[in-house]
Amino acid sequence: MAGGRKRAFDEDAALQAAMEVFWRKGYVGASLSDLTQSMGINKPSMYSAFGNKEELFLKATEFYLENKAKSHLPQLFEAGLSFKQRLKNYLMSIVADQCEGDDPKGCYVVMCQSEVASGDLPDSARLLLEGAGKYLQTLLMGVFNDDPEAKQLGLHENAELNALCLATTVSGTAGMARAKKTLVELEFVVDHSLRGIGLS
Amino acid sequence: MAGGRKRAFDEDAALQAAMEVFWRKGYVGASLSDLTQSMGINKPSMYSAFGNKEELFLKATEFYLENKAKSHLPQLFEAGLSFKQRLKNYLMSIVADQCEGDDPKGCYVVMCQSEVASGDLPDSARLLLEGAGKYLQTLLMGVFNDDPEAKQLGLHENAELNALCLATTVSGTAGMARAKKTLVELEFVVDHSLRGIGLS
DNA sequence: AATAAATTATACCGATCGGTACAATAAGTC
DNA sequence: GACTTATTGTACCGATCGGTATAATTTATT
Repeated sequence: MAGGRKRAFDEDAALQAAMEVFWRKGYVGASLSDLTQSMGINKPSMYSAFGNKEELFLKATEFYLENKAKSHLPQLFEAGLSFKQRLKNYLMSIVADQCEGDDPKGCYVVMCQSEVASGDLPDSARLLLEGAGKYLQTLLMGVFNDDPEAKQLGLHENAELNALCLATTVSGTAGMARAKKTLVELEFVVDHSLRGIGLS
Repeated sequence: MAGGRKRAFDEDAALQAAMEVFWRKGYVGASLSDLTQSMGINKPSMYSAFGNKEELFLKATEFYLENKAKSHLPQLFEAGLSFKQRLKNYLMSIVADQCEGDDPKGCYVVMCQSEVASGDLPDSARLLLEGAGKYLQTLLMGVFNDDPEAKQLGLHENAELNALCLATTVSGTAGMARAKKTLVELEFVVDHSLRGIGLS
């Protein structure tokens, strides 16, 4: 029947800006003023485009998982490298991301997960974050079970717990990155964590 | 000249209750209603006894450091046990604390530290938490440098970074405890973390 | 140009935030 | 008992929270 006024902002750019704010401040800590100011839009525009704060958070979190968390994956499957080297490159790619910037943000998931237990999160956000929290351990467990080289190293025998060791390390480095630990220091941590599960 | 009405609540008990709330919800997430309700007192009583929310948080955090964090220390210096055993007992004492309860609270410091970088904390609280965050690494580094058995094991050669490895693990297990990982699983993580720095 | 649909900006909603004024209550000293 | 001092409960303050009603503005279709 008829058209309408064109949206004056880019939806993906706004979503990315929202992601950055949630990353720094968490769900509860990020106010609508923070969000809309960083997104460069007004509140009604946000509500018409994304629904409400809860849905914005869900979409921002999915944006993070899709555009950030998965960006490290190629390191894990790069051809021509040993399993240990691929695993280390993958972990260091994540850790480098945690250390990035003058004001390191750590890990989006770890950051927001600290709010999960406080009961201040909507159920949907809590469920999404709980799932995301299991992502790394599940991924690593699968690799330990499937990669021939990993099996030869015996990693498949305690695949789930070996994966938990590394997931715990990455969760810990996220906090350390926020505390301004350097990438060089955290590489030492990653190296010795790998050594802990038998990769020395 | 004259006395006055007696305080009807125990100051330490109220402080402990406040600590529990901050532990679960963080500084920003804990509202004065949450706090005073759990403390069993009214707002004016809280303000007259502790000053304001910021000072209450400082006192609750000091209460935690004094009554909780230091409670694990004897494990580290118990006579008649090997260094590795003492170190493991100490770490597991912390991790067991993180796992305690139906709704595990993780680590007070790690929990609140996630708010440090968000800029929503008063400066004094930020400084206190930054100091507390370094406590474990500093303590372990000192032990690696001083304990004869630790030196014999060569831990003193990279004392600071070896301590960082374990501090990172404990920081990671705090999050895992919140995610309902069991003490048995996290004992595996601690064991392999110790193995990572050469204690196998 | 006229109309319909969508986005924009402003200004506001009730609820809750940290913090406080005030009066009533309970204890000490004299 | 009179008086002073401190604590208590209630009721409230301005600011900010997430969210929205309204009206002006911009676009597409006819």
